[in-house]
Amino acid sequence: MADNPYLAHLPPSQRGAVHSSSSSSSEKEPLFGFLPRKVKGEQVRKALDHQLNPFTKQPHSAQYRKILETRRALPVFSQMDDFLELFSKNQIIVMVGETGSGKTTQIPQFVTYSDLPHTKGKLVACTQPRRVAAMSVAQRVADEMDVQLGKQVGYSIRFEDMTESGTTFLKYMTDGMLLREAMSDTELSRYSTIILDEAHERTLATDILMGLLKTLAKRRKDLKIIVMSATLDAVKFQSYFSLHDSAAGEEPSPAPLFKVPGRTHPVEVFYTQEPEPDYVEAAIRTVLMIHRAEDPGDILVFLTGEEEIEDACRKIKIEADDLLNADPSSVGPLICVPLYSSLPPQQQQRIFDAAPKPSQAGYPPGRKVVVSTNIAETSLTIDGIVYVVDPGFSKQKVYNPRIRVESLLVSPISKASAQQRAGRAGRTRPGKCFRLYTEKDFISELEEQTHPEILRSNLANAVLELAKLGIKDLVRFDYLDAPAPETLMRALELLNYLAALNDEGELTALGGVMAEFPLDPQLAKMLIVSPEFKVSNEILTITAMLSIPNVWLRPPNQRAAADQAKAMLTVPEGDHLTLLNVFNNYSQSTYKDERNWAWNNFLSARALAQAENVRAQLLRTMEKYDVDVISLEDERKRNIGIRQALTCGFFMQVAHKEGEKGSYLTVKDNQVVALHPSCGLDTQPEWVLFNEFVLTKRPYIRTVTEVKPEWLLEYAPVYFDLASFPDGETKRVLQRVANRRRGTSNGGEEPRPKKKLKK
DNA sequence: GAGCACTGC
Repeated sequence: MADNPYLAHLPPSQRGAVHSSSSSSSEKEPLFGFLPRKVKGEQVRKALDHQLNPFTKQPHSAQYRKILETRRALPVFSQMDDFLELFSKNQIIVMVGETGSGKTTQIPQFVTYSDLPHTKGKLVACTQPRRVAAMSVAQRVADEMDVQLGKQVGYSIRFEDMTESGTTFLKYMTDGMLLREAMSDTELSRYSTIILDEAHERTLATDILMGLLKTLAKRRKDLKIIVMSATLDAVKFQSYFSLHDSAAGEEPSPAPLFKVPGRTHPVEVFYTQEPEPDYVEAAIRTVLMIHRAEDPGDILVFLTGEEEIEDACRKIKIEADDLLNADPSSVGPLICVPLYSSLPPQQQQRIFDAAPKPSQAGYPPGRKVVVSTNIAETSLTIDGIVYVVDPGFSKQKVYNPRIRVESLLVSPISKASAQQRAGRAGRTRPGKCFRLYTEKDFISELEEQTHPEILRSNLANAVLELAKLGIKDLVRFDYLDAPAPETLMRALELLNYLAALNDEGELTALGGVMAEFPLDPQLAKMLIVSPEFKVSNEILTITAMLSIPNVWLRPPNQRAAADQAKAMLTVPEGDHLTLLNVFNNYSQSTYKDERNWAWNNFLSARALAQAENVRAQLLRTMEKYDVDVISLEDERKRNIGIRQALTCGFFMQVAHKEGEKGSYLTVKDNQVVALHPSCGLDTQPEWVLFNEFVLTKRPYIRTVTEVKPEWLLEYAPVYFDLASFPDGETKRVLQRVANRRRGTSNGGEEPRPKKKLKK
């Protein structure tokens, strides 16, 4: 038995157990003869058919055998031998599997059988861009492997670690979670194989992980990596992960590709003859055309946002009712369901409702129309969709590093996105996709791929993470797509002003702690310094409230009541203090009926519950890094302390009032901005600090608090170094303040021009 | 006198 290689890889404490069970015959040991990473398909199939579960040593259940039959029908299942051979021979594999191939559930299991992570005390990880996916896939795989979720198979997402240390060997997790783990263990030493799933989505976290894993693979020859993606991107991933031994003078050879066909139904694609001037109107017209003329089957329409969707739903409903009333014997009833993320979960569930029944026996069946944002393109799948209407637009985030602003723009989608949308029509049977643009435009105008997030975002957070990951030269990091140098410079500049990076671009001790918080750098900085102002308890709450979506509800038919409720909670010194007040009132109300309190005050109970969760998580991190949680008794002093702490994080987001008309200029950038109408300040203070710059109909600053110019000079002396300050009214005012602080009239500077402020 | 594509830590 000693030469049983399976035993050789078991820790000594476990050898006895296997020994006794396998001593009589190999029949009792499902993994008998398995050599890690040399396992063949035939062996795995035998183990799958074995009466004992190799991981629990329990007999397989009836449910297991039933599921196994459905697994055998998956396209990826029939290619198990090829996969295992490729896995045995290579460190990095790129895998392409179209929808319905079964890759997300099966590949990690194949890897587990080959890798035998449990024999080495390691794990196989499979990353997902979204939490729900990580949770639901883990549950499915636990069922397939006939184990309890959270034991051998688990998942790890923010706020929930469903794994058991020492037991779990296959873990589904969000990409962000693996990135966090990498910050404390840059070797990712717990893992034997890492599978990046949905890599084609190119989330910021996946992109950074790819860069990290590419270099890590050179140091850790025992680590295997599988990058799983949709078809179009495979070549790019293959060449990025090409193996080359430059010392041997070899030509780089692309990483091997493993390809599995999908299992979907054909979708017929139609284009318009001419471009459509109004895509919303065209989409409505197309829906009604399908409803009148096409066979039964539900319709999915892609639009760009909440307002557009609600509007389209209303119009479709009116028109469809007219059709039904005019001729109930030839047109069926229609229901129209909106879908977007800010919709309460209960209403989101309506997309799974069945289509309405015929209005009378023998009359045409009803039809369901789902009008959705991009959420139905990736995050949610609706079975029974036969028709897709694709106007070709979506709202996309763009980042302008020059003015440091992220904004949302309605933009044409990519070919990849259009293909994904069309595919939504063929999940249950052959379908049709109506593209509301010409074939010529599809071919020549649409980009191949949507720009990856790393090219469209503010990278302050990512750069801090990379620094924490030990990446020395952030500009020359091996990105799959390198961000614009200006975006990186902006991030480095911000982190340097926040003292997270020193002048050499190295991570400071403060920066190291900042990176530990799942927050934007400004928020992390403010939270960490807040004990100096004895208000960290309050800043903790404000930070949590700023990390969640908008809490204020404003139903269209109850605007006045909502505004009145908001006024009751408003603190005139600033919106940040208002947020604090809201949360405190909410927590005090929890012993009663919190949902009711939130509801009565036109606040989102869901968002407030989220804030509570975030607050608890941040509190744990504070405790871990000895950031004291303290508070001031005196309300006046406390509010000043809070505003001072805010200044320490957000001194780069300050605006100065120009004239009396209520127009503000952002400091240094000199952008003309206005206070957002949601702002609760009762006056227009000379200096304000803002959480957000939003570019909608006009440039607005949102979530605003009054600050004192003395604080800017005192808490951010480097940023407010007047010698390097752009000339203008703001500088002159600051200069006066500086002079006053020094107790001199003009502190040795040139005499300032005696210019009177007009108006 | 406005808005909130979608994720993630």
